[in-house]
Amino acid sequence: LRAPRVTLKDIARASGVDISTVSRSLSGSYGINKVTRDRIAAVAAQLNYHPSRVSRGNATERSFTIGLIVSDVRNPFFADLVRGAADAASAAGYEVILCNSDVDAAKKIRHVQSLLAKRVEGLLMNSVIGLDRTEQERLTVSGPPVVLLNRPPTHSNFSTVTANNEEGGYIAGKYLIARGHQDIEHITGARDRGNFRDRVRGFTRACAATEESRTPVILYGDDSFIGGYDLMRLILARHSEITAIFAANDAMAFGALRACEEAGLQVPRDMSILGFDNVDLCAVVRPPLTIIHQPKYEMGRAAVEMILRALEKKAPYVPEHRQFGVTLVERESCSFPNADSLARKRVHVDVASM
Amino acid sequence: LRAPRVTLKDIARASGVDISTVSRSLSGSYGINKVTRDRIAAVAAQLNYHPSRVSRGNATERSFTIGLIVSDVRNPFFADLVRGAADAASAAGYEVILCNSDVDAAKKIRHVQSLLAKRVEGLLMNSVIGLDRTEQERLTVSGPPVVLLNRPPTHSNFSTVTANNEEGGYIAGKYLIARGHQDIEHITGARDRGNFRDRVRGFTRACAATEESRTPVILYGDDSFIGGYDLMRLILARHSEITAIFAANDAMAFGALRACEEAGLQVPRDMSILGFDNVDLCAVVRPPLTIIHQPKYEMGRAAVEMILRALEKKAPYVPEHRQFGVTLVERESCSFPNADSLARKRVHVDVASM
DNA sequence: CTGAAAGCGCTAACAG
DNA sequence: CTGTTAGCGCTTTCAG
Repeated sequence: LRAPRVTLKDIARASGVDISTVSRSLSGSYGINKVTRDRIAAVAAQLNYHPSRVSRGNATERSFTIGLIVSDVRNPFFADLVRGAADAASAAGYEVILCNSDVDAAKKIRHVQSLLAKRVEGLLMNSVIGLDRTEQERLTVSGPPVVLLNRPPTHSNFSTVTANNEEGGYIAGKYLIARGHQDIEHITGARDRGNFRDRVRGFTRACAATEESRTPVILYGDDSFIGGYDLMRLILARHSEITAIFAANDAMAFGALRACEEAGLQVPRDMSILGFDNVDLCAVVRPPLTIIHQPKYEMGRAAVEMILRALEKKAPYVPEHRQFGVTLVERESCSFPNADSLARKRVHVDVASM
Repeated sequence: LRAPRVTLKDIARASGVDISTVSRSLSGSYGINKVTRDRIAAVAAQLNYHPSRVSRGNATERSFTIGLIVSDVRNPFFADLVRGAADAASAAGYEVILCNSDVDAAKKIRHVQSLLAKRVEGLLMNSVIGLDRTEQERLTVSGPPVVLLNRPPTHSNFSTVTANNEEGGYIAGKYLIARGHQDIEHITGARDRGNFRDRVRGFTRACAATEESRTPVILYGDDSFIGGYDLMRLILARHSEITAIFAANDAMAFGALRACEEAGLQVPRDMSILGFDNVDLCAVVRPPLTIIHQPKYEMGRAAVEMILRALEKKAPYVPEHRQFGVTLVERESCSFPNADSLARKRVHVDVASM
């Protein structure tokens, strides 16, 4: 906005060739005499020429940018994902436009429209919920490749990248059962969120596979620190025999941890807590949380790589579905149930104030 | 890439008016007959027209995007900042392109160039270190407004947004001294980082202002969890009279906390720890950390608002400097020094293995 | 290998 | 109010 921009025309004039020659030469599309190419390069450098990707984009229909909509970067889970996506993009000469939609459908719609208007070459978002039929239609028909993050591959027109949530739930259940826990509860978020549902399913399967075949208890609440906290307080007040908690995400696990602490219970001696996701915090908190880890960074990477790959082949876009394995990361928040703890808990429940 | 894009031309043809009329009508620049405007709108809607911001940008030299370079979004400090920036941008019809530079000068340079090529209308970055004279020149001469985050206002050609680090250090020192601590050490990061330097300065001033006028001890290390951890171990081994630690950022505070724990010291009973920044983690960790809070989100917001304001006025860009106040957030990691603890510490130091 | 010319999709100054 | 015309900066046939 300060000094006049130097354009192809300027450097064409300055080096006495046609503007198209300069264009070809600089973008190296095809054969240019070495001497004129050098001259052009020299002039360009000396004039401090920097091509406009927007003009180029206008002519070529390519923007070299990818749209990324998450609910909130401040959520460490998404921060990891975003970083993975940004790195993959960057490595391929792309950049990402980052949007935060919270859980606001209107915001999400606005962002999708802005991103399409900016002609992003791909779109990553963690769900397509909130977009009505028309808009989904528009996305699939005239839009760029779309990858849904952390959503089960139901929307057959979009690609998906997910963790194997079902297996995660299963591993969690198995692990706790193997340590001798017989009374485990699973605290989780909204019933209609696919990834939560899958974790529930896996957990249930694990419980069903055990000899005693007890029907697992699932408690639904808010998928946040406070949600985990509240649910844990509820549990402490009601089911004094519970010895282990499987939390559907880390935030809930932290909340549960806090509730136990406040009730005077020691984790893991008096209560085992198993988390899901594995944000950095898990290792800093006391006790370090044992969790089911999902590779967030890699998932972000994979998502943009899927887009990039789709862009390569000019063949009609065919949705792809990639699922990442999850792993158990054992730290210090789970142990074997013990009788003393049960007694202690009973006392506390009597005392506990809701 | 699938269906042919519908352009102004299409809707002009379909509604029997000139393309320029359509343009005006749709972008509402000025007077259009209501009936034709409605007809155009109808046709546009029916054809599912969506204007290309890149073509528009090519014609108008506006991109409605702002570049944002941080070292790593996964750092919760930056995540907050980014969110603030994104929100402010979004509210004004802009989006942000997010880049991560780590501490790699080459990466940063590449990102700056890409962003300029994409004609961002403003640039936020947390330092201009690594850019050589020429590039800084280019930025100020032909580039968009630049705001430096968390850097003291030295580079007179760029705007800055900072927290009042000096005051933060001062408050920290005062607070600890007021609680009766006489032997406080400040653990901090690289000596040449302006914000750290300011915190040191403030802390030193607070110490100087006290009656006993003891010369404050500053320990330099890596500004990370492990850095804080190592420094704390050093302190525990050397200065057994220390009763309080002022850490230059939260990560270091967490590290110090961990080191104390491992040495069998209880915080705050045996050691007070005061942090800086206030990431969410501070409230989750045990004990909850008392810290000097800087308004990260608001700083991000302010930075893009400065850019937006600069964009409004076509007057030559004059750098602006905005400083945010910091506040003490009292939680549970600081208390009064006590004699018993000192005795306990002495024992531990003898035992401590480095 | 290079120039001329047309085009990308949209805006903007200028007549009428 | 609307059409004509000329751009924006870069790419891309197509001749030569």
